[in-house]
Amino acid sequence: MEKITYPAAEFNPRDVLECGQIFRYKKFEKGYLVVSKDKACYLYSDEKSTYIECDDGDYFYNFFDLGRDYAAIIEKLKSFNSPVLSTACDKCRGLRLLNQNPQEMIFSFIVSQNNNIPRIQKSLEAICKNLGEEKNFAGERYFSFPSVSALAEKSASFYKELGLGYRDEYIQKTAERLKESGVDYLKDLDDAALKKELLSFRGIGGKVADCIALFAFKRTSSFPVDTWIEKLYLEDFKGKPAGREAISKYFCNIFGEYSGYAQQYLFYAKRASL
DNA sequence: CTCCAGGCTTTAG
DNA sequence: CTAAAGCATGGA
Repeated sequence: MEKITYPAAEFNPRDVLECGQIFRYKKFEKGYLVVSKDKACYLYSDEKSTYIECDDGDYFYNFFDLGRDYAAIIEKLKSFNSPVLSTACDKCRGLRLLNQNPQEMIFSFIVSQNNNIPRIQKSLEAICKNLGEEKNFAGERYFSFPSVSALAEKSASFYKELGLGYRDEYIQKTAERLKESGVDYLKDLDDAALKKELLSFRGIGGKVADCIALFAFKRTSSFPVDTWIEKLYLEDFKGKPAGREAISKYFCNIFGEYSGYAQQYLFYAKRASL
């Protein structure tokens, strides 16, 4: 068992996990069990520090993006002189953008469309329980995220029976296609080509493509716009009603390469009404 | 009962 | 091109 210690100021378990970028975690009295791909760790904190206990320290050091200076990122975000964003940064200071497994993100955000977070979590848990491998970490049972070939072997009706609703064929068709092409080629595409490629999948539209680009491939010039960001745009940025693509472009023009970071602080602060 | 959830696809105008 | 209906499911 390895243990990583990191200053709590820029690494808060609740901020990192409950800001909507990850769905597979379980809350305990003192901390969280966090699951990614086929690995798990236990995450908790006290006044001074946040602690990661795991069997693969290198994996989770990268997963939690611990090599990046988030104090500097917050400073940069504040330099845009947006009172709404600056307030969000202050309230979600412990947030970080995770480096998550691409294929897990692709399927997770397909499931997320027109859906609420508790049910997204339930759906993903059902997929993992049925198609993933059973694992054990410190006495806790969990399931790995299934491979694309395991996902591709099941029919659409299987996913409907798991409670995924009309997204059943999106999952099945995407799995089928990724089984043929693999997932790795996506990371070599530039931002524009990646988004175009993602949009060619059934069930992936603009918002989900932006989430995948940001959360799976760290394309921080992406700014996903969902119902909450739309609400924020209208209420807090006094924007006029517009399409989501236009709203995304509006924010990207302001924040540039920092769009993805700005989006997370704004989204979390708005949704959690912090 | 209706409305909404980190929307997308299809169809109509 | 933009606008709106239809789509499963469950929680508020």
